[in-house]
Amino acid sequence: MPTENLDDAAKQILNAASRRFLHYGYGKTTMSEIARDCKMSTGNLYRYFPSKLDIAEMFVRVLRREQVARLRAVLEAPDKTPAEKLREFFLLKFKIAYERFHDKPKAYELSNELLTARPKVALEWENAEGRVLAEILMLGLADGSFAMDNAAETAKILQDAAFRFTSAALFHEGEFDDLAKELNGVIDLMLDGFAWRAAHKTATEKRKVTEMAAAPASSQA
Amino acid sequence: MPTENLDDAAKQILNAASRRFLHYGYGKTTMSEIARDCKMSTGNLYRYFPSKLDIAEMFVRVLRREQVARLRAVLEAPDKTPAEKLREFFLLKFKIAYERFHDKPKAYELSNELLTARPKVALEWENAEGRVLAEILMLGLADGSFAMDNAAETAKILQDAAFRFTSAALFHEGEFDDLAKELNGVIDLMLDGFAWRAAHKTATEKRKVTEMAAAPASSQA
DNA sequence: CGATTGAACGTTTTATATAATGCTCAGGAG
DNA sequence: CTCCTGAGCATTATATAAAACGTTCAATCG
Repeated sequence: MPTENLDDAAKQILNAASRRFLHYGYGKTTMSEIARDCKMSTGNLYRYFPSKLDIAEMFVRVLRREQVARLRAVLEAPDKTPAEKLREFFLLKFKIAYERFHDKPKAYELSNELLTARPKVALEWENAEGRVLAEILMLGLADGSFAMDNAAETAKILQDAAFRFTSAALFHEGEFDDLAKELNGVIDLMLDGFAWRAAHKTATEKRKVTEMAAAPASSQA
Repeated sequence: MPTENLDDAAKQILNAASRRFLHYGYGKTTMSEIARDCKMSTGNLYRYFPSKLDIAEMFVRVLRREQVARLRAVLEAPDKTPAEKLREFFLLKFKIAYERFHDKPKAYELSNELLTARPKVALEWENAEGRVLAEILMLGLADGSFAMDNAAETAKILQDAAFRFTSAALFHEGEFDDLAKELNGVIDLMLDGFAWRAAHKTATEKRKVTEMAAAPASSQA
């Protein structure tokens, strides 16, 4: 979708830039190189993109939109329980992040650079994933296997809990299989938590009401 | 403990270095400055510490040992349920990390530098915290409020789930209260998960056996 | 006259020279 | 003989100069 309402020239620029970004990285590709690849002047690039960083932004928007589409495919898969979808959602997200980090270091580096320069993009993307996750949660609400007060808030909490496996902060430590095993452990606990809430729906709701203010409270009797 | 079997001279060096590390940062304090503060030669410093980095290591070992002691105090508090202790453990850990990041930027920066140069120290520290956490879990096992196969492994999983709130990777985003609220949400889910396992102990054990291999599996019927 | 260019501008990055630092060890002090 | 010193070495960090870069816009093209 982000590329769809783009001029042909803009698409050409984006393609040329993407190739160089992937091969040489953001810092090592210059505007004149991109212009030369497109057989136009540097000045003309600025008729289609306000700046080099905006080209990079469009580049990662395309990447990330593909990722969200793959995650949405998990949501829409038939013949799977919400619990299975939840697990696959996080395992896929982990796999995507892990593989990009290890196989496409330049793309990973570019994403990081952009996300520090344009934090809003990171937020938008997290929210897009959160919406897919919330839809999975609502499937569980519908069939009674999950229970919660607010799907969107709960999705955020699950994203927090899986943060370590999606943030790339420590992909250097640990092999894929070891990390995946730990992630499965986290998901097991999530699912058991939902199972409990589904079995004690009214009790959970009562607790929530008593809490109200954000003050810490124990959820154990 | 780490300072206890140290020479007096070593303690003096550590003190002088600590003061300068906190005020000027690791990079901006020199061995000659430390030596001058201690009224000795630079060469003599090397009789007590193999290198500058080892002084820094001892410095953060002291810091971190204090932290683990505070966390252990939570474990040993009387008149608190295991669930309450679990919550307080993570809220305290979060608070310590958050405040150090915001109030003592030099100490935070030094910790980071050391932990990238000496990853083993980071691991040791995580394990020390994990042992405290595992003891809390075993309290819950003892009184029947928790259930799990292996306290040490489960502690690791909980550490993973709370990673976002203790890693300092994104303390710039979000206020303390907002993050604390999200952390409470994660802890709520953990506790509900334990509640479920405590109520369905045998079922959980059976599932574990069927899984065996680390392959993804749903924990929902 | 709108679309495009590429030289020119201020800034950032890189290359180079210079200073400072971490660490060692031959030698002096006690 | 043991303990300590501080000048000296190799390395790292800082300061400075040069090149390259992103971006703009008056001039040019179609």
